[in-house]
Amino acid sequence: MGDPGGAGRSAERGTPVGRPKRPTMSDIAARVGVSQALVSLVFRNQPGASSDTRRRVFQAAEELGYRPDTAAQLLRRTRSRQLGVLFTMRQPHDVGIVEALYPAAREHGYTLVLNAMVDTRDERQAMDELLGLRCEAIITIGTTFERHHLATEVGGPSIVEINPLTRAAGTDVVRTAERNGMRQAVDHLVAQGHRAIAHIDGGAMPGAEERRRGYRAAMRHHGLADHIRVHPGDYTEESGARVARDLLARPELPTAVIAGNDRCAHGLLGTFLRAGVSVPDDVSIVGYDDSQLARLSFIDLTSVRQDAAEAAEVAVRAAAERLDGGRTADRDIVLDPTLVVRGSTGPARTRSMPDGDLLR
Amino acid sequence: MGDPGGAGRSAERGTPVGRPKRPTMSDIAARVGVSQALVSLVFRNQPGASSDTRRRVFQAAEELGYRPDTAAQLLRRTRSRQLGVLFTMRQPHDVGIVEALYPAAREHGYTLVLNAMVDTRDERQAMDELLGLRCEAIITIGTTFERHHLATEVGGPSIVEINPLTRAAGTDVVRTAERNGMRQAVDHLVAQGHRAIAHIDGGAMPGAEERRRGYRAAMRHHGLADHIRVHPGDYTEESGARVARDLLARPELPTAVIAGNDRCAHGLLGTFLRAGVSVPDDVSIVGYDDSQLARLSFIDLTSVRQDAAEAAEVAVRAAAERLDGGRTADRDIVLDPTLVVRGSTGPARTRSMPDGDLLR
DNA sequence: CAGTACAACTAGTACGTACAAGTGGCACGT
DNA sequence: ACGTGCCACTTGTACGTACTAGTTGTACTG
Repeated sequence: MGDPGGAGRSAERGTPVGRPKRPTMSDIAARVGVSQALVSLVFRNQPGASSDTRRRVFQAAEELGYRPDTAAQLLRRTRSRQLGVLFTMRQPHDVGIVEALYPAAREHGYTLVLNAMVDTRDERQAMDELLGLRCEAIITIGTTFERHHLATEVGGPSIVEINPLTRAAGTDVVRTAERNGMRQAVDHLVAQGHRAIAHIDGGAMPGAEERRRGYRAAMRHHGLADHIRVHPGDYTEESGARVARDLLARPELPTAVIAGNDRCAHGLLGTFLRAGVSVPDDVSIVGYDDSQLARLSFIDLTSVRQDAAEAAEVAVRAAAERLDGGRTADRDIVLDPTLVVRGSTGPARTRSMPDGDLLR
Repeated sequence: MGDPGGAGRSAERGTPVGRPKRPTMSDIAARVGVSQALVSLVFRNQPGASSDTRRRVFQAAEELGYRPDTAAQLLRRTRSRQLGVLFTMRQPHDVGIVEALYPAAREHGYTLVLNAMVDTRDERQAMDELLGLRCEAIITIGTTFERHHLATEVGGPSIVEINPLTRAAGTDVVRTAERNGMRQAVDHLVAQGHRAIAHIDGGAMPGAEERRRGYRAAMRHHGLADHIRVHPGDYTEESGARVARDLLARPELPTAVIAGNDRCAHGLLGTFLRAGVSVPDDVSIVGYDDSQLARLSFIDLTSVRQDAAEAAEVAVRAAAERLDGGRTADRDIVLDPTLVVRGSTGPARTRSMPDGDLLR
């Protein structure tokens, strides 16, 4: 009424065209013949309703197709119990962490709100969306940007960073003992007789600097300082492929290469195989992350394992400590990685590789 | 007041420990000396406020660290302008679609709410979360479950399915002309002299049945009915690897294999290379999706391209047509794929492969 | 039989925003 | 002088839920 000729013009505002209003608690209450407050009690499983009333409320809800309105719950509740997750979908290991976050969050009574970092939107905007949704904490995974502005903001959320680029004051950090991981990788190779062990680093990617340092330290520890070779790269297949081509153009290959992560190792491995270099007979390759990629039968990559489930669990717990436990001091949680030995590493070759084998 | 001894006990309910209340429009209004409604006007960029007032409102917002509360906006607005996205993170092509959805949604004035399908949570629960958040439409990507119950539900959202397993009444579908794609793949191989062209199918995965049929039809069209070989598989690397091992155990390899998707092709390719089978000299391989995997230099896979950006754009447009345009009839949108020829296909081998080359 | 305790309920309000319906003041025209 | 129109603003209410503070009725206690 009062809206003559308004049949087809509700496109811009108003109820989406042709969609009936969704039922609310009041609708259920009216149908059952009780108050809205009692319906609310029933759904929250609080004492104060008879079992008969509970049954009738649930039945009416079913019949009406009722769904609780998260927006209204969020608005009314003092706590949202939501955790925002900022991540990228291009690193298999990060994806594994996101998947592991779901059960971890549920265990602590939290819900996840995902927000993917995509090229076309900046991180600031993504963060704002999460904050607008009243996330109590934000968990970032392997992000490469600076976000110090958030940590100090009034009423800002708790922030837990998994494998961050740098540590920021006011946030909790969950990271891997990269030096430890690199040490295990180098130890393993040295035990197999390797001396010329190269490293493709991750450039400015999260954890890369630590891994680079760990590699150097481990090499020096074994008296192999002269064999230290760091090839610049990043966490993509193509950087591994590029380094492989570079190495193939040289007179002598190293006997082993430790890549910055599994994707990089994949590119290295694939390019070597294409060029007729045998892995691990000619060159041993070690990856990093132990993502699903490393476990594929035809890749079968020795890799430094970062336990995604553990990282996820620890990150959620850190958030819960702040939110539910009142902790205010920053925590720096360092997880120990484990080397998983697979088929891409073996004894160092003793012969020099004939040039003709390469670059056919 | 009225809360004696309440300093440290707000863990269970109340404001998260130690977090000050976030500022609201009323706080801004009080500081500027205007009403909350006027502040709302300013943020919505509606006429009715002087430019001086606007400036002061923005400044106060900045100073207070104000962020609009999405929950309250959602509750009050008649439209949420949110699109829910249900997806899995394990298929590179699906990830590409999600990434492309962001700009597409923004262009139509919508916001995305992501919800990942993970093993540990069922799809029903994931859908419910999206509905609770007032998503006006839900876009599913390559999901394998049945969700007819939603399409017919009272006040249910619009549903757009990208590459669904089966078509459901009441939903829009965006899919690929799989027969067309398969036809192009077979045509390409036949033109290169291939006759023994095998196919690894995707089993019960979305689109697999159509691709299988398309393969059979194209083979028959070229008079190659006798060469039809369908190997059961799925959309993972390991299924490709397994088929590769099966093929290697036989007396004669096909001269070409069309995989169910790129990941499957990857497994096939990697296993062949490991076994000393040369691609494309001994065997040509065609993938499907043209995901990032196919484009890697050392994989360089000829693949049937499904344009992720186009699928995303079309899906959002379909949702907008229903929500803003009032369309109620179902749409079935079929996108044409394009074969992208790369280095994994070449002329068919003419010689028979010596047994000794394989399975060394 | 009064008093108490408890179960089962209701009324009312608040959350932060959007929006409809005003109000007051000023400039303009006739 | 008076109406008209417009700008810049305010008041009040609604969205759907959660939660506090009641209110009723019944059973039990001494």
